[in-house]
Amino acid sequence: MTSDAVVDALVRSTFQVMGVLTRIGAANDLSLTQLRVLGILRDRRARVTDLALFLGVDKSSMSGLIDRAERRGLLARDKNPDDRRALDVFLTPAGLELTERLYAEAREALEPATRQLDSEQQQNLVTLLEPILIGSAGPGPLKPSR
Amino acid sequence: MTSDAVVDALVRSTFQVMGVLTRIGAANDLSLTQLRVLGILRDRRARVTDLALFLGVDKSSMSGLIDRAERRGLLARDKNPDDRRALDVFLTPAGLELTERLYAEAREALEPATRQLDSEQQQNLVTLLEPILIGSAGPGPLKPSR
DNA sequence: GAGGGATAGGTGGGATTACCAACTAAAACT
DNA sequence: AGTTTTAGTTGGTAATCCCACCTATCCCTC
Repeated sequence: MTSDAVVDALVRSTFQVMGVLTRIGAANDLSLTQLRVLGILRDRRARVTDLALFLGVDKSSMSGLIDRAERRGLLARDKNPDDRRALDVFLTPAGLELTERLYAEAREALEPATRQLDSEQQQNLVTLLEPILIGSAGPGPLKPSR
Repeated sequence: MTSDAVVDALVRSTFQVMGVLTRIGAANDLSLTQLRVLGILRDRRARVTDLALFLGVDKSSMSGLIDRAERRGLLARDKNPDDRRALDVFLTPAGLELTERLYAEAREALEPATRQLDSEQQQNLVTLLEPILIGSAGPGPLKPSR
């Protein structure tokens, strides 16, 4: 099985990046999970259940998670126009700003790693990761909420 | 900045794999962090502080984490021969067995994703991820403990 | 168009995980 | 020897997570 090596590398890099993100989050009073929420919402709104599914977390865990972030003014809830049971969650301007700052920090923190690749290799890596992101590993990618 | 795209893809794939691992862990009564500990210890022993550094977690968080896993018979502590303050942590046979089983589950769960790449692309991906793992992103890779 | 089941989100309770500050023991430095 | 640093643990509090339930809404079928 060649795919053993891929999964191994994928898991390793996941652990590595996770460590970096955990530290960046901690420096900004955010848990890794909160960081993930911000990351997911960076370019879309999502319903609570979709977030929970993607995070691999219980719906009820999302409630408090969103509550706390909402109390900090980072994100907000909005009635979903198509389904009155559902709520869309999205970043506030402050949340978006923080998220962009965190991404900048991540770029900086990962720079020693990415610097090891020349520009063509970087492009290749992005291309190769693309199908992984799409290929439904788990709940599938988040669809635009509606 | 080309590296933006790399970091973006890296973070995205990290989130994706994290979700998969979270679910696998939950199915086996393991938190994501515990999973990471097992993953790190799969092929080496490590000192408590090194684990904490790599995980991006406080030393004190490690103690309880190790306690609980030790109570479950998954890992054990051992005096470090070179530094009498330090403790090496390592997997028990049961822990190793569980870890291998979890990796198998991860391979299975990620198979729909990795299947998107042919064998040559997989090899390329592994090669491109290699420097990321080595390029000191954060505390650097764990050195063999001594 | 009225039930019946499924789904979206939230509450409340209990265990785990997290941080910080303080502590002991051992190393390292001067 | 004495001071400072480092490794790991403990104790206290807040965040996170799961589970079992709950209400409101949707969807489906009759």
